Amino acid sequence: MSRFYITTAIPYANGAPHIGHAYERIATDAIQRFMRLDGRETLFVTGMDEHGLKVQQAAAREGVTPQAFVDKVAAEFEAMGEMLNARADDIVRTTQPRNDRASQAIWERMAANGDIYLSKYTGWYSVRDEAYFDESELTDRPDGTRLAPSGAPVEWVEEESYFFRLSQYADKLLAHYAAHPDFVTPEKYLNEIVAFVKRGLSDLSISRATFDWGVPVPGDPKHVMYVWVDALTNYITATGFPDDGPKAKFWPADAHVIGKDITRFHAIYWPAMLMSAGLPLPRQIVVHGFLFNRGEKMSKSVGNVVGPKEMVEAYGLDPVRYFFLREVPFGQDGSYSHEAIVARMNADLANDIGNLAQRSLTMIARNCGGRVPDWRGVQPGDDDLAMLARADALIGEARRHMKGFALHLAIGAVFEVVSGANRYFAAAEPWRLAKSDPKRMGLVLYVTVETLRIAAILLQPAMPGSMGALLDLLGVPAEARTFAALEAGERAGRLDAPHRLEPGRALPRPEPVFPRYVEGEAAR
RNA sequence: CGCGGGGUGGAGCAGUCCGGUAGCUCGUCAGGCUCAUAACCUGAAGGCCGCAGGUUCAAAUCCUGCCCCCGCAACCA
Repeated sequence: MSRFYITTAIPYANGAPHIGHAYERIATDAIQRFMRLDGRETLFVTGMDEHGLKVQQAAAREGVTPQAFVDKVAAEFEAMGEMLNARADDIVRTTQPRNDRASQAIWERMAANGDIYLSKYTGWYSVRDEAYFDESELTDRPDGTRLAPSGAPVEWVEEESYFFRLSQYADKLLAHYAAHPDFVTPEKYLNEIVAFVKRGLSDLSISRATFDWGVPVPGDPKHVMYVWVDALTNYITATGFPDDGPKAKFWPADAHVIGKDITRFHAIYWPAMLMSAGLPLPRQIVVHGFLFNRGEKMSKSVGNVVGPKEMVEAYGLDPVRYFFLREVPFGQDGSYSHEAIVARMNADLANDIGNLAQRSLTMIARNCGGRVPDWRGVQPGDDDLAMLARADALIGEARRHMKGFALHLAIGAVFEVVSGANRYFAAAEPWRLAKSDPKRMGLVLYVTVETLRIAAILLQPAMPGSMGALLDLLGVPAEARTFAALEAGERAGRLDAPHRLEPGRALPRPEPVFPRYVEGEAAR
């Protein structure tokens, strides 16, 4: 069985989870579910970036230890994962001993390769940005202090620091990008990275001696690793590195799902570190966009901050998952608003797929004794077979789209077939056939619910809960819900294709899967 | 000259790489149907594709210039 290892970026543990974190978790979860349903052995890992001066300071402000502070934030993120039905297989926290070991092992390998040296770093440092700035980037204030481009104050720092010879890796990185044009996707981010690397790379300061909330540098405990070293390492920690444990087979990762702001760390620093350590590189860096509220950045001052929890409470979990995955072209920035979410959930979920299920299942309950209709002995027409053929073709389309992580297109393709099924249903007029030709009515209903079965199986990654409920209504056994049950093979587009709903099977009483959202009423 | 994204019917978008009748969703209007979650189906109205030049038999699409909006300086995904 082929394996698939996917990660989210690890959130920095200095604040509560927000929509962006939720979006990344949902998208990663959906990709992972798709691969698992498609028969791959998946590992889905997230983590927490818990070291660094900002955490130390935030903890001090609240009068708690850094560990206590970070435990609280980690618990919030874990709760978010549960709430979103997007639980990861593992959560690597950079404060865990296993991550110390992995980080130190990587460090030692890099050092053994001659890529780490001790030197002195001097420059203007912004604590808030956790970054050094060039003189030219700073603005002077009348009182003599200086500000970073972010507006954060900077201070002159001179400290001993270990450096990583990143400069030695520019050519190797460029060669890797050239050999693996999909190493960073979408392409535009790869282009940015290539342009950046071509300008030349300077060595990277990778340790700090001015605070101690971090992973000790091997052989020089005065220093702790600069946050990104132990943070990026989390991805390989999850596979048991440096030990050859049961999960070691998952490295290299197939996909690191990240936000567009941290492409540089993942597409340059991380692969260079791995090259230096003699370890295989992840296959792909998958970059998603940012989410904006009505096109505006979320901002406390504008007052348009909506937390993941509030959103799920207002609309329900699966409508929220669906909205983000369908509405936002994966890889691009997206925008959300109450109106847009309601439009999606009503038009697509309630009216399109929900209502199709309701109208067909209700007819089956009333006219077919609540059993999957038996089509045997009825001659199907071209329209019936065409409907089935379209549905059978979906798995191929979905796989094609998912190769490029085009979640929105994969989902969109399913909904095109669903609306085609509504047209098919209306044209076939089974309610009229109930009186004139009950046998043909049964066939039309069968084709409809069979199309729904296929759609529901394919939509599970996006809406695991709701689609599970729909598959229950369709009488699909739990073991017949993977993509293997969509392989029609030679008999695609035919009634007697394998895995079809079993005629005569008793169905539960139909009930609506997706409620309409009506203004003024609480949606659940 | 910082970098990047974008300006297409009322709203949100696709199409732009590889020029050739301008498409989708929502909304609006009219009709149909009555199985269904006031849902579904059919049809219609509505756009000089930011502005100005250029190339071409032909430009939303290629070239040049200009105008406007928005991100990158966060709650960093």
